[in-house]
Amino acid sequence: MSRRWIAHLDMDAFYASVELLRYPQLTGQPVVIGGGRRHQPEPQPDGSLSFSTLRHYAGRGVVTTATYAARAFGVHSAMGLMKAAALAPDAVLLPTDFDEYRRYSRLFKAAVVEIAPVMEDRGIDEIYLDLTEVPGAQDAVDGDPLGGIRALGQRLKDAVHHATGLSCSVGITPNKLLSKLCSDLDKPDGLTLLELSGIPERIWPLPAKRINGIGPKASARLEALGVHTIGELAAAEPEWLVQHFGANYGLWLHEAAHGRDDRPVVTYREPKSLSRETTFERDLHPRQDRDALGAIFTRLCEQVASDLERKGFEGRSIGVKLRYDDFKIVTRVVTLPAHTQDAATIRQWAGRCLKTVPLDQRLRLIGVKVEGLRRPGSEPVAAQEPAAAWRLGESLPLF
DNA sequence: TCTGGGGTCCTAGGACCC
DNA sequence: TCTGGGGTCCTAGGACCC
Repeated sequence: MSRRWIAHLDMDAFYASVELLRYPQLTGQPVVIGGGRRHQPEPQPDGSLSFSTLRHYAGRGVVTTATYAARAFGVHSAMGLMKAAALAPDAVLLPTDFDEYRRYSRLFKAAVVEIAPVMEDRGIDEIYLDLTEVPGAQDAVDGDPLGGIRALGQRLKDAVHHATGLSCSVGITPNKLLSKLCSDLDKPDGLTLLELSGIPERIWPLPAKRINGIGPKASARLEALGVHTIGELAAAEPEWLVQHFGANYGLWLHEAAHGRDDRPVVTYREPKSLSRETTFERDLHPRQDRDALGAIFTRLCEQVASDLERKGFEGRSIGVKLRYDDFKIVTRVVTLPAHTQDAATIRQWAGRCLKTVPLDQRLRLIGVKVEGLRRPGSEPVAAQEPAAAWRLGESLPLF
């Protein structure tokens, strides 16, 4: 009988680290990734490169990633670049280059699946792995029952470094929830192993918000209730949590605090929606800036349509999203009688959605979304000829 | 000079059906 | 004058994640 071992592997300061491979002269310096293309390094007559710094940044960008040297100034992901500039004016600012990060993402994932083929993609820079059946995972080494799994974790890290030149942090535990927590415990370049018996010592002292799924809102409510650490959350009565957070979330909080999680590693998921949105350089008024807004709106529809075609989907619901200058968000969605992939159709229905929304306030963002995706040609059972549907369903409800 | 862009999942109410 | 218990689909908003 084999013990379940799940790894969470998280690349260290991923975007920034990829940029440092390209510009090794920046190693050790505070570097921030974010903003638009305007901050491309410029070649100088003497052959060197001139980098932008945060000092003169003006705009609405946010920090995507910061090097550890920049983090020492208090800069972190999702912080506005203006605020980051106030904290670290001399930090180098580099534009995001998603194509390059995707290339490195493919490289590290390809290296990992050579060793551990059961991989769940959690974005460009992190993955879960089910190591249970990987040869050697269950072996003892020199009398150490965890020797095999520890060696496997090190092999994964070595493979990532060999394939990319980059470091990562790995947590290995019996489930995804704990592994995610553990990959963060020894960053950068960490390898953390935890058995269930280690939960009180290693997990319970951590702040509750470190749990994946406890965000700013839930964390603030817990604080207000006097619950700060995961241990305090674990000590709370489930009934009490249910009272304050609802049956679903309340019970989940209790399970999570005790490190219980039986979610499988899911190797593939069909996408459910596809969207494009953009924040304007300055807030636009629905009437005064009607033409500019219309052009942007049409372009977003065309981009969504081309994304659908390129990825091989069509969708049945068309939605819009507006963010007003006061950051309030409204959404509208309408479901069509048939699936579509067509830019003009998307534009038409998105336009109708837009007409049902208050337009007397300046806008900061607009977005277009398509939901209810399917692969073209895959007729749902209900739309097929009745006899065929009956055969497929064997016997439909008797009503 | 606050606060990007792309997603998932949950809740809750109403329409509609049997 | 009013009476039920499902089920599904649709829509809007919100929390959360990377």
